[in-house]
Amino acid sequence: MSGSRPIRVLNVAEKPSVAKAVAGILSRNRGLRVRDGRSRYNRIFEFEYTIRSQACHMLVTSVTGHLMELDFDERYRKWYSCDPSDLYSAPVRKHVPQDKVDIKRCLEEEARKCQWLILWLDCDREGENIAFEVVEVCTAVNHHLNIWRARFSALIDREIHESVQNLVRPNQLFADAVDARQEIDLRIGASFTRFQTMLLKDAFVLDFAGDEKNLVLSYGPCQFPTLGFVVERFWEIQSHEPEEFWTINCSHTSDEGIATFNWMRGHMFDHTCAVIIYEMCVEEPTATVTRVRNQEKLKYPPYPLSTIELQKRASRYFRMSSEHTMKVAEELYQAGFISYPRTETDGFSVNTDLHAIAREQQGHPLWGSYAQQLLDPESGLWRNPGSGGHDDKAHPPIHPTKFSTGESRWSQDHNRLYELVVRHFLACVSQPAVGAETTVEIDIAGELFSASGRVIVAKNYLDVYRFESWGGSMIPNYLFGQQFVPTSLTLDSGVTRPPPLLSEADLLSCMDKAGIGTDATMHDHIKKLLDRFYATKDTNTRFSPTNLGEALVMGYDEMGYELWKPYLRSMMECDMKAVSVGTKRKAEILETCLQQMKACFLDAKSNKVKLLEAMEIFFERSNRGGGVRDEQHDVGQVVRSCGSCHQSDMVLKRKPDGNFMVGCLHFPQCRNVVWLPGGISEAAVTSQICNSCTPGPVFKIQFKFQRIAIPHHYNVDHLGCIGGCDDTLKELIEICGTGPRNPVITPARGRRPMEPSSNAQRGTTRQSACVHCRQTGHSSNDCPSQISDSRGSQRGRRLSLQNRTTTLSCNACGEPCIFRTANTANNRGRKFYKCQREECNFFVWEDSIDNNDTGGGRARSPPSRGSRGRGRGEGRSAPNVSFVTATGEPISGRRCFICGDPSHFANVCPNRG
DNA sequence: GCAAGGTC
Repeated sequence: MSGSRPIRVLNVAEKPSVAKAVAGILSRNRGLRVRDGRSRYNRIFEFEYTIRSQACHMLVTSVTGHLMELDFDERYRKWYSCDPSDLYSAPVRKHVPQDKVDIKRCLEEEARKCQWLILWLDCDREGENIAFEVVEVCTAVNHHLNIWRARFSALIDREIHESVQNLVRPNQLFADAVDARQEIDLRIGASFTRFQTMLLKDAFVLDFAGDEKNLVLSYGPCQFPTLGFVVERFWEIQSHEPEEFWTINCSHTSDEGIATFNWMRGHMFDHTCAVIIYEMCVEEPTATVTRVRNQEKLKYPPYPLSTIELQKRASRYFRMSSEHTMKVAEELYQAGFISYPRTETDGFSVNTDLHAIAREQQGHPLWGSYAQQLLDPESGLWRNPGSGGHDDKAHPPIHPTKFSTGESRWSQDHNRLYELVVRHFLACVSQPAVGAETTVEIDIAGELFSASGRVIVAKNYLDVYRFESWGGSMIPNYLFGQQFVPTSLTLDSGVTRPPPLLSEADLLSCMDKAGIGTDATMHDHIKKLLDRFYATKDTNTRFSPTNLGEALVMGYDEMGYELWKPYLRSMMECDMKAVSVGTKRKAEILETCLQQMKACFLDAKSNKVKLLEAMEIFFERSNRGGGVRDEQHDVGQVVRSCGSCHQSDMVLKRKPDGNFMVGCLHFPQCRNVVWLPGGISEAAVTSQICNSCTPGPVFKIQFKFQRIAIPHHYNVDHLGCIGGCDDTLKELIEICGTGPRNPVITPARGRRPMEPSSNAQRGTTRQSACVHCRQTGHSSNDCPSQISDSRGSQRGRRLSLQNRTTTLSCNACGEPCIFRTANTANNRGRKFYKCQREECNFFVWEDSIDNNDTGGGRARSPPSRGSRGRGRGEGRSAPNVSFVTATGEPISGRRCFICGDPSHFANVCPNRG
């Protein structure tokens, strides 16, 4: 690296702001020239500089993130160009998309005239991959380029000058890891998205989307686990089984005030035990103070602000969506008011001049005086901030970069977010809040109770961080050994509540913990759930799955695949790490991962009936699934596998002339076909499987005939089988023919299509027995034994729910009850009804209901613990009387233990001492 | 019309 003639050095950063900062720092803003490039955002900065005695004419420009995209070869881009399983081996290539061509040309023009190329991309794996994209473009026009990488962790003077004097070579392994990630994401995403969209979109009435034609049912390794979190919590809430618990509360009023003591056992689920203990306390109610503890407690300010924390706090404090937060933060960043908003880093580098950042805020009308106090050494308020231990080696934590009292163009959300960034910064360089906490423990008849109070001694950071509070209350003074009689001692009941729906902050935490997405993309994945109609968000920023979202997760869950769980992404992340440190090769992980995923895809495809069944729970079948629009391109619904060529499926299709047929997908190589009768107006494949035709499964078809086309004694609606067992269908074919094309039933390959194959059960009666219970009168799919024996699976639960919803109404409010399966350790698999109103706690076990009480009547009162096989009443029938708790909720089979009156509990007994 | 990751 020596020589006296200046060399031309092309410097490329990941984004325009970094190019500007690097040029400013290196040139010290002396002799710095700026000119426009071909791309309007990516300007070129020029100045003279010396790198290790080598005079350099520096040109600093930028890209805007990735320069290239990965996609399939043209031949595979159209959705119907191939089977989606081919996408695991279809050739892929990187190309520069149209909107990046200007940047590419600019790099080419400059690279031709340069000797060196220095890459200033972010120092993470994606940055390294972008570096190689830049290298590819530049070396294509100049093979002699000397290629260097600048490593820096923050855009501060010392870092930048040091990094340019200590250039290294780019790291191919980091870039390889990203290449592998891109290819896996593309192949998995495209194959599953095409598969499930083509399978389900036209098979069901999905009218919520407005424009059904453009509906895409996407699958992605990040969006699906995100959906999984939402569905899982929803299911957890649905299967929650409320349990009664009991607790003893004690209070003491004195001249100094009121102290509320909590029972140190917390909640007790055994009523008998609770009553016995309560009785003991009531009989010997004198309390003795056994412990008085005074302690200093500190409440620490938050760590410096990372992107996820910004999103979580903006959601919590202002109810802003993560997507909107990022949009506003991006605008504040572009205008220079805050630092780069996409960062994982939650600790400041020791080189950062934190005092300078605080000094800038001294003039603000709201928090300026706090900033002044903070900077005054006398106050002792300043504290060097802690670190959460995350560092993306590319960006500092989010902090204010320019003072503002609010700009005229700013919306309320701009003001709020800027305020949050500033207050958060000032808070994290402040001393923690200090509190004095007092805890008093008392003993009543051997039972321990405790009360605590807190006084804030010094608010410190809480003075500026108005978003957080530290609640506390005073309690009277107590002395060790002091005795008193409580003012009140009550036995109170309550019920356990399910957890709440996931909030946006919860969802971000789940994703962060499982490594789903990056700081720059997590909000995109959340938004995608809403855009794809997989989930909805209520005004409280809490997420629920839609029917579509729940059905998709349920379908894959029923297949036994955890494609909706975060494990796949975690596994991929481990592989990426292995590639980036050189313990595995890119080709190796690509091969194993894609092989596994292809096997999984093929299995999912062969189990698609599970997806269809899950969808059927929520959606009506549509009559568009038979390939109405485009015979060549529409795959149709599968009826059975082809018994002729054994290579493909037989699918239901509608010909352009309106008549239906079931033909082999391997046409024209295989010409196996079943022509269906004329006069059919609608036909759709159901998930019901014929239990006599073989080889199975043969799915039954729901037909709708034109009234005018069939004799009056035939029903226009007919659930038929094309496997050969369906005599009614045969008769209708005889009567109606198969349309103008085939006036006579023409068997393919010389066999009559409606005949069962040679090894079929010939002569099966039309009313065949259910395979599950051996009874006639219903199909195996409708078998009641299957509905109630659903093994607690999600699908079983929903089926039960659908079939049983209206059979009971709530005793408390009269609303219908829903039928569920318990999933708790003690009652797993046990069925119960719960009031459909979430806020109503009424529930009743199915096995405690009188047999003659289920026909649309009202449910009995909730059973006593005796009927649940636990507690005092075990093996005893509960007396049929009504009791109420202190809040008036009815509970059966109880009697006041003080006076024996069945109309109330002891805690509200008038005879209580 | 598919993914996720950069970024404007």
